[in-house]
Amino acid sequence: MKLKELSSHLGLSPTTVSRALNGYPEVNKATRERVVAAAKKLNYRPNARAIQLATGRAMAVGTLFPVSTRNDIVNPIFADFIAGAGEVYSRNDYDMVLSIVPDDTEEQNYRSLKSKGTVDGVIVHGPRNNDPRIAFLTEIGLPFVVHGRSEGANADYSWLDVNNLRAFQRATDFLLDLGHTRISLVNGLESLNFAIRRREGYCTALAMRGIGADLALMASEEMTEFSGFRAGNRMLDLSVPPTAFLASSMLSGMGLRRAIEGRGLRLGRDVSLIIFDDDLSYLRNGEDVPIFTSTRSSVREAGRQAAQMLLDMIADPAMPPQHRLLEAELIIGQSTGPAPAKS
Amino acid sequence: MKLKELSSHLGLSPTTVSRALNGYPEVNKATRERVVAAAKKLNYRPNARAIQLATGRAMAVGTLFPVSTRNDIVNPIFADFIAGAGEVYSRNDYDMVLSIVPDDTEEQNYRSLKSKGTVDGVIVHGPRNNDPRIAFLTEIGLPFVVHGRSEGANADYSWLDVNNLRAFQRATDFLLDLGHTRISLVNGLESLNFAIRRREGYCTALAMRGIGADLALMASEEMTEFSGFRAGNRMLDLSVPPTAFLASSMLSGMGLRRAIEGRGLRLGRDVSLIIFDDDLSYLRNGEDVPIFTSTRSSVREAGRQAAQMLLDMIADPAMPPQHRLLEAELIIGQSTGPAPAKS
DNA sequence: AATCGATCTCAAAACGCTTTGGTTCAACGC
DNA sequence: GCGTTGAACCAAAGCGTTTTGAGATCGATT
Repeated sequence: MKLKELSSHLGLSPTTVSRALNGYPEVNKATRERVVAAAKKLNYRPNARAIQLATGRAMAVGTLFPVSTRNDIVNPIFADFIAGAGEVYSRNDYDMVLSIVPDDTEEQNYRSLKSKGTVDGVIVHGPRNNDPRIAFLTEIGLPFVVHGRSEGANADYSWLDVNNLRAFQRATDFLLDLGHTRISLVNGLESLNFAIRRREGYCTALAMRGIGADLALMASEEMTEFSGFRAGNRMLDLSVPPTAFLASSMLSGMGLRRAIEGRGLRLGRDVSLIIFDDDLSYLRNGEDVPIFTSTRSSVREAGRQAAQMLLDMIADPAMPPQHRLLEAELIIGQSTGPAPAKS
Repeated sequence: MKLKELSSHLGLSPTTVSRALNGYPEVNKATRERVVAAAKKLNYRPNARAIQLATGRAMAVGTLFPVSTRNDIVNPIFADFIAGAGEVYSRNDYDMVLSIVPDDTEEQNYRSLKSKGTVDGVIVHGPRNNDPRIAFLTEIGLPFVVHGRSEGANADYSWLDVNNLRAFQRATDFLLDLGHTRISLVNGLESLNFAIRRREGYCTALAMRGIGADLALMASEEMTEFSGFRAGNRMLDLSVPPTAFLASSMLSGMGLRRAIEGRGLRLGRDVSLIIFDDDLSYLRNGEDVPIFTSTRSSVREAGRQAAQMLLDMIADPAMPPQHRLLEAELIIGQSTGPAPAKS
């Protein structure tokens, strides 16, 4: 069913039918109702390609998902972020175009996305400091929202981020308050901005109590269960092992738990652990009562908000860059307790 | 840079330039080279919308990702499947359009995807038996590949699946060979076809040794860490607890391990465990040496193959339905051992 | 009665490409 | 010398919409 068929069926011109369906004022109310009813009955749906060509809007938003060429790991928060963003897109009749690209060809891919007219805007994931994508997207004039932040960008840009610094500072403070002084940080890859900020929060909290950072207590790796396990074992093998851990994700936290319990130590009594919890739908931190003490911020909600920001920017390109900083909640679970008495 | 600009810049007609770029034979070699060089230099990229309108092909493939309206869980295998499929799509210059839709409005969404002309084909996830989507897509004539299978479909259709039955039968056999007789199955939701087949494999293996299935030893839930933990505790509380477990996913396996070790039992000695391992990139089963004994089949590879099947079908719509059954490997890890002697 | 606004409708151009059905020109065969 | 062929190119139609710029109708106003 195309517009022309529908209009001839109704004895009207395509123009009028189009206007009737798109809510233009200059069409008789009775006519409009007739048109709308017929469109519904005949299951008419305008061809998206034609609309896009005629209007110039793609009604689609892109997400370039970089897959590391080094280790081939897909970020596990991906699915939930997409799910959140997707909700918003569907509601606004936008499509989401996903491209999986090796992380070293991203620039080229953005360019082609723009000139092919596939999308009206994009969301940028996993920003590093001085991320070249930001300058590049600004230059080619493709609206974008960064999930995270990038230091060193000369121009302003839109971003949505979790207050990682504050979250880790609070978590560290919480452990310090419990009497822990040897606290280990099992961080994500510190080439990424979020991990840098987390370390800053951790170091700041320690410094404020006059505790120097001990490099032996800090790990920075891809956030998998296994890397958490490995880091945990390494730390616990130290001559003066930590009494508490900060883990950058649920998964590395689970690896840490395995390392800790594998030595017969009990979580929350012998060793404390706080994780950063993205509140992934398939990796919930317990049900009613949280297993891990955690700083929590839903990545799904982040997806929703980032998507909305992007749609707003597309709707009004003149809008100045928007920023949103989400705060993580500190949730007390069963994995923390007072520092064990010195033996 | 549009085609018309490029062609006038070259002193040629749009027709010739288009043909030159698209490899039609009726253009002089020298001219073609000149065109290609200019296109590259001027960074010409044809507008995808216009091509799509002119040719009728969308050069895009859709994935409707149903998010359960009940529990809002995003399937964790999602990201890896997409990553695999996306590789293939990019290589073939196809876009991947993702729609997150409540799982009860899927039909309507497929219809609109088709009539809007957004995509040339789709991949169907999470099929149930007698899945209405299969009949529906066949009816509207949108090429599709099912990831998984659906029993009770009257017509033939293309699918790609793991031999779940065989995998679980082998795993059960392996445990039986080790002397286990009380084996528990911690399965996924048995409304889905794959979970049904897994149970069949498990029951068949037991039956062949004359062991009846004990409903108390079978759980069927969403495959999360927590549900594994809960199921494990429930089973271990039985008056005659199982000595071995089969878990339908890495995550529920991790939950089981926690339940088992939480009681001071040792995995691989006191209790055996085999998991089904989708080989998720962020949830690897150990590094060099596998932690869990597992039946393994990479969902990323499944994504790659399903994508290729779909592209083949789009290229040749007359092609009969294709089927591919992937076998899972049985990998011996540290979580299995002989049944403990009766005490 | 003629003019004027409103109100409603429409024909045709535009979006940027592909494809159909040519045309032009040189080389070739007889 | 004339028709035929083939190579190389092109003008224009078409894809399915939106949008521009007018036209038609009709009651109200001069």
